[in-house]
Amino acid sequence: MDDKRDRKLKILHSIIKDYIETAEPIGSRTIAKKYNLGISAATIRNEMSDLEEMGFLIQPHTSAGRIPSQKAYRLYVDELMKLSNLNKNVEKEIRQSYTQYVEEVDKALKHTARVIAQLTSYTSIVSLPQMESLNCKHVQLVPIVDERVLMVVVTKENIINNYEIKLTRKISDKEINKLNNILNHVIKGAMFKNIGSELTGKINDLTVRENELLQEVISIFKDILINRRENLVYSNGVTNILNYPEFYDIVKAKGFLDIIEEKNKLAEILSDVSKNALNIVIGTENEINEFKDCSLITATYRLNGEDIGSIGVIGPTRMNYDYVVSVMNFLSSELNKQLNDYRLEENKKGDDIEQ
Amino acid sequence: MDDKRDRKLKILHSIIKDYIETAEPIGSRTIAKKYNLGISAATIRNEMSDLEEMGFLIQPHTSAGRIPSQKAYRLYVDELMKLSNLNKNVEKEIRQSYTQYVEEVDKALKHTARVIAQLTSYTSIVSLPQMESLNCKHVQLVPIVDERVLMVVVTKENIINNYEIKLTRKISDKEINKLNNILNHVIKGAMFKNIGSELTGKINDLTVRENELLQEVISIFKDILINRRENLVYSNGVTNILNYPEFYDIVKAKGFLDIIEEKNKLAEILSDVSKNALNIVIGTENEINEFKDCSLITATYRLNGEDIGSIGVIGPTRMNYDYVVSVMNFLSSELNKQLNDYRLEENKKGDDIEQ
DNA sequence: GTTAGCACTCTTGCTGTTTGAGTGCTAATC
DNA sequence: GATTAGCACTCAAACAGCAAGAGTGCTAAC
Repeated sequence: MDDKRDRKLKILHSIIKDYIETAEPIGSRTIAKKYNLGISAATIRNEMSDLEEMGFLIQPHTSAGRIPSQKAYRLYVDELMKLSNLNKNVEKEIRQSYTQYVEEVDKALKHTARVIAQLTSYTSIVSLPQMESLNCKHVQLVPIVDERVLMVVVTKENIINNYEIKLTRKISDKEINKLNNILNHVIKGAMFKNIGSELTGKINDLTVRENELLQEVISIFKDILINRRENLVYSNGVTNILNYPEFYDIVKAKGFLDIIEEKNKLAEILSDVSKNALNIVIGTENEINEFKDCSLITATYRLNGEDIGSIGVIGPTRMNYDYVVSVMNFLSSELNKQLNDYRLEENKKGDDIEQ
Repeated sequence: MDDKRDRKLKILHSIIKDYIETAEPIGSRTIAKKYNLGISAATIRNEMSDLEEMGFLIQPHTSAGRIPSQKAYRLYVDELMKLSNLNKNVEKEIRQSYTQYVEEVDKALKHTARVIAQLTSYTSIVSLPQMESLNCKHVQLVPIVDERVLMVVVTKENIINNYEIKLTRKISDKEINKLNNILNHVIKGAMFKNIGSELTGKINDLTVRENELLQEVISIFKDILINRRENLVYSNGVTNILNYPEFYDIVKAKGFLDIIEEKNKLAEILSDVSKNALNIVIGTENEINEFKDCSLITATYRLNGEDIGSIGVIGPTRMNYDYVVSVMNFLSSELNKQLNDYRLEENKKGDDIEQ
């Protein structure tokens, strides 16, 4: 009985592989000729008929061959596909390319987006770490003019962000210094999302004026975490999708491109999806309508043992799953290794000094 | 004799207007019916034949109507088109919308890009001010970790930029302070591109170590001006182009989109083109091959009486020139007014304080 | 100089036909 | 009983032929 299932799967496997490559419906005779399965076209025909009944194949019209259904792709990624390693030289090259970006997390991520798009010829998206779940290491306010101040924020992971902010009134250098001291004294090591509560009630010796300023800075902090989520996602290879026949239709292409432009939406998608180390969302499993002919493969990346963002790739449902998954596996592990190794060393250095 | 030329121009004008609207070749009968020129189709036919001979019209094939040539568009923008004001309410709305962005030049520009794309339904591009031709008001180095430093640069126009840089070795707070003092003492008011020469030979009382650091900062300064030109151009409405039939061809669309992604190339185009307050480049007048079916309309913007960047819009050659030029005129003058008025006031404030 | 009229051209859309890839069913074979 | 060869059938895609229609250029009349 298992033999039977086995043969069906073999045929299905062949059809999926062929369709991924050619994007054309495939018929029994072609399979028989192209893939030496040791059975005749007629037999394959019968099996294909079964597979269609079972929901794995779709016939666009009677006289065409068949194409894999979404269910088939699901089965394929869950059970059939065989992952392989990348070319050793490519791996080595990528590994080396990271060295020049590893110091700055955002650059490393941008680079990752570029590499994904280049390797896969699909569209890559990468979410930046969400500040709120990171720990603050250092804050510095830099006066610009009048009430305008640049707030430099460094996380424990040495991610540097800076925000131009505007207070309600002018602030003196002395006040800035005091604020900087207070902030760094109390905030150090706190998670960004807790900064408000960490500060409340702990500061006593402030003038009214100083307290006002502090409150203002705190509220700006919150505002930044909640509202200023712009540029939270990098993408690369956006127009790659136009190379695939399923997007020759200009309306579909525009729909796709427009969503990719909407970084906020992408951020949402990525955070929804990134539960597992590696996640595959096929076709209509995507909540976004414009992605219903696409598949999304994501992987998370970590800093200090915690998942803080995702890298992903979007291509047509007829995607080269084995290869893409291999790529994503390699890249996410490489990214994690590079980021964490570098930061471990940095922290060690830091500890040495503090002692 | 002028009468004759006049009639030809009237006919040409009608054809251009019609084609801009419909994107369809237009025939003599249609013109006679649609535009009351008081002459018969046959006469128009003869005139059209002349116009074609003169290079203003093109006939895709014998049985089709005619379409305007690039030469015709050139004539149109140079002599025929009539500019009009925007709707007063729209103008007012736009004017008000600037108030929330005017403090930060880059936000104001991003906003401008958005408004252009929205008003015109074409693709907008906007170049950021080139630092090298601006004057430095303030530099501040902020220590991050070890040899990593954030360099905050404020221009006379209150444009704030910041760059993460990496020195060859660790720098102490004391050294940073000294550097900050030196830099601000000597650099103040200098043009960025002259900063190197301004500093040379003027500083004497430095230790070897301090001098090394200073040299390093200067060379980084140069590097930033020359090499770190990323993000020098904002674009908006990128996919708008897909709404126009001339870009239904996926290959052309991809070509266009890819160029828009290449911000460096766009920066080059904009700086090549922005000689005049308002510039119109039609079709193959564009140097870029991918833009040969496009027209580019740019305007410069100023700060302190000097042109420091451009705003532009790209659409199909069959572009609604009168409207787009009106929009660009209004927006560039509005942008200039807002930026400069705000900064004048700011500077006045600054002067008051310095006295 | 202008225009009506007409023959001519060429695209577009429609229709029917052919071709071929592919199927499902049946009967013969292993 | 499973497999396969054979055959009739289906249907999209490609092609040819045809009519319609938009547009032209030319000529002759106004």
